[in-house]
Amino acid sequence: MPELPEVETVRLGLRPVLEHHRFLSVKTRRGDLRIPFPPRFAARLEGRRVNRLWRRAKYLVAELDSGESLIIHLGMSGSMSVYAEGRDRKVGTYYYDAARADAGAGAGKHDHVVMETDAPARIVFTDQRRFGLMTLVDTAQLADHPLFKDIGPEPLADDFGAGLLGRALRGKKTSIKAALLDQRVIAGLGNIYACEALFRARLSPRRLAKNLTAGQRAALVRAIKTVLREAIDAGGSSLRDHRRVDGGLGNFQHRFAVYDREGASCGRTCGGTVRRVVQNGRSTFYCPRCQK
DNA sequence: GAATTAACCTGATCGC
DNA sequence: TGCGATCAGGTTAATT
Repeated sequence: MPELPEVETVRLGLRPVLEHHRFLSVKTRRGDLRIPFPPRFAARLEGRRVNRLWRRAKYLVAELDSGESLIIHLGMSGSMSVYAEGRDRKVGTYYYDAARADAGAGAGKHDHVVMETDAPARIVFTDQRRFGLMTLVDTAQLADHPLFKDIGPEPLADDFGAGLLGRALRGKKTSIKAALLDQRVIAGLGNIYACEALFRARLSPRRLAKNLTAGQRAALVRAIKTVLREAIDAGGSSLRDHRRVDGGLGNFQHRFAVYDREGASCGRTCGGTVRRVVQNGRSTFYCPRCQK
């Protein structure tokens, strides 16, 4: 499910109830997600204050006042829901519906972690496929941690440009589509935004990564940045699982040019038809007429 | 070492 | 209505 824009949408929603707040209680309702919870997971969170909530690739990082950081990944189907404890309480820039904050919130079959903070708010992590994870890492060791050490550049960072992308793609013998999905090449892109960015850059997903010209790399960088920014502004894309923390849907799925549009006519005037092919086991959607 | 495939898990959908 | 096959936004161990 969640690619960079969806994770960023979740971060913006969680921030008012997490950043500068303390965990009052944390409950895990099973022993593991994709990986086991670390020893004393709940005890290491309870009473701790979140100094900062940031994002790296598709990971959320809550920096604690204990020197540890809570790492969250939503996998394919993970979502975070926020429930207020007070009626019509305004938390940051978000209003939460008090009716949703009943005792049953967090008791669903796939609700795996329930956290209470002093915002006050209840935060529920739900993930039916359990490809997500939560763990704790020493903040000082974060950059060297196995989950983080090989992650490539952040596409929305100011210094991400054609030069950085060129270095990342140098010598890559795989397709540009597969390269964009490789988190070591670029952080945060998934199947949707890789397809959409290639469409905007008018580049065929089947082109070899190492063969892009400087001009094509520059066009691809622009396409990646604009599609990600537009998606974040729209609250991400909701296909089946992605929800904003208040339960609302993202809107960007209505703006897909090619993703999941096999057989539809290309939105450009080229007269082409969107095609689906499988690359590295994943569906790729593109217009063979105007993506070269 | 790089690239590709298979596996992890659950649920929705489609064709028969 | 039921059943099996297929597919899904991600990551990574195993294999080529």
